[in-house]
Amino acid sequence: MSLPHTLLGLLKYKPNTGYNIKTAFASSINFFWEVSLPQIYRTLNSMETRGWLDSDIEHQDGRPSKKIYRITPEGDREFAQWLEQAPEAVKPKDELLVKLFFGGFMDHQTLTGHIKDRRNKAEQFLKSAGEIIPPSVREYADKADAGQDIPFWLLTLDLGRRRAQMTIEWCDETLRILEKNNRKKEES
Amino acid sequence: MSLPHTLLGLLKYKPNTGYNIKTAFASSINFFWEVSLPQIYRTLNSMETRGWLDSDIEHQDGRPSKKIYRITPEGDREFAQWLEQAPEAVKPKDELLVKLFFGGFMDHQTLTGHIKDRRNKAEQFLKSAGEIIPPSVREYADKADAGQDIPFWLLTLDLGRRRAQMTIEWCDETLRILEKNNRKKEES
DNA sequence: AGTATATATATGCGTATGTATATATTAACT
DNA sequence: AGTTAATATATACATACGCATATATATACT
Repeated sequence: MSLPHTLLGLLKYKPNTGYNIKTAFASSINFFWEVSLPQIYRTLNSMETRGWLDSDIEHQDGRPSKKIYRITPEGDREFAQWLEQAPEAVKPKDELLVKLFFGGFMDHQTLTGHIKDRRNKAEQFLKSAGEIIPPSVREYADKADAGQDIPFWLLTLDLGRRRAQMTIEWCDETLRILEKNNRKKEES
Repeated sequence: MSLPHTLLGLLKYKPNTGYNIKTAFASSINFFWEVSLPQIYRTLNSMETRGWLDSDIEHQDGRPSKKIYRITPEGDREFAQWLEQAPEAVKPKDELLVKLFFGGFMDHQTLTGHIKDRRNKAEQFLKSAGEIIPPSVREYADKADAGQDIPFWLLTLDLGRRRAQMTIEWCDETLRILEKNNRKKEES
């Protein structure tokens, strides 16, 4: 459970609304942590109950009122303490791997189709990681007055890039082996 | 949601008990999908309610009775249909990346400590992937009469190996950059 | 002799999360 | 003129999942 702490981190840069935080996610953390808007609202709400956040309502003409959350001293302490703790291990849950595991029950075309899809997604990510993400990260950093943290953000992006590259290589090698095994099977 | 389908796949090899399926996980799918024992029991139960499984009780002297689940024709159809569907995208949720993202709020030692831990885990996995996993996979394949599926299982293992290798390289490069930036900061 | 581990199934409780839906207005597009 | 997207918050419902606990016995370890 670290969504609350992720939100604490973003609110440390500046007070913000749930809606705005969602757009902040979209241009940064979203690449390694997907969150929906209702989830953000619910979490902010429970964080306020726990005393980690305060909020002010800002009325607007025509638009719905904004609820601007601010981190409290308790929230600040909680965040600092969380950063110290050893991060939870990643729990990989990869449906493609399960299907490949049961590849013996599938026909060749369907299985290789799934793997080609994965390869395409990785390639698309590589493109956006090179062209789209870094500018949008810089844009968000400006908005949040967090320019000094860009180096850290680019390091997280670098892992995404390496992961995508690795995925492409694994897909190619896997497809090669599956084709080879399939030819053998058809011959016999 | 694909745990039910994963269980269907394992039960296609042969009827089995929840307890035994857990040990089957431990020597194969567990490397890319962690599941607890209560979760398996609960899922098997709901699958039986849905008509995907049947079960027989086998009484034993001294030991608790075994509940042996068997896949039904409905379960079989469900599994075949699931294999055809495009696999869900992986939703990465990596706490280390969040902490690195907020690296500006941490001291250098703590952050690099977290990254070194990640590197150690990847190295341990590489060792077990080379020495321990393949034999245990083969052992399970024998037990499940699934020798012909070993090639697929080794392909999933190969992704784990590549991921670990990539992780090590990223950790090394990240540590290098963090050290460099830290030296600059201390000089100024 | 006492403790831990393996075998075997299961419930309870709390949290996390996905999807759908409700509400309200403005701007932009077709 | 009508539809969609963007701005802004929130609830309802269902599923998934982690962790603790209950029960019962045999074996292995210290």
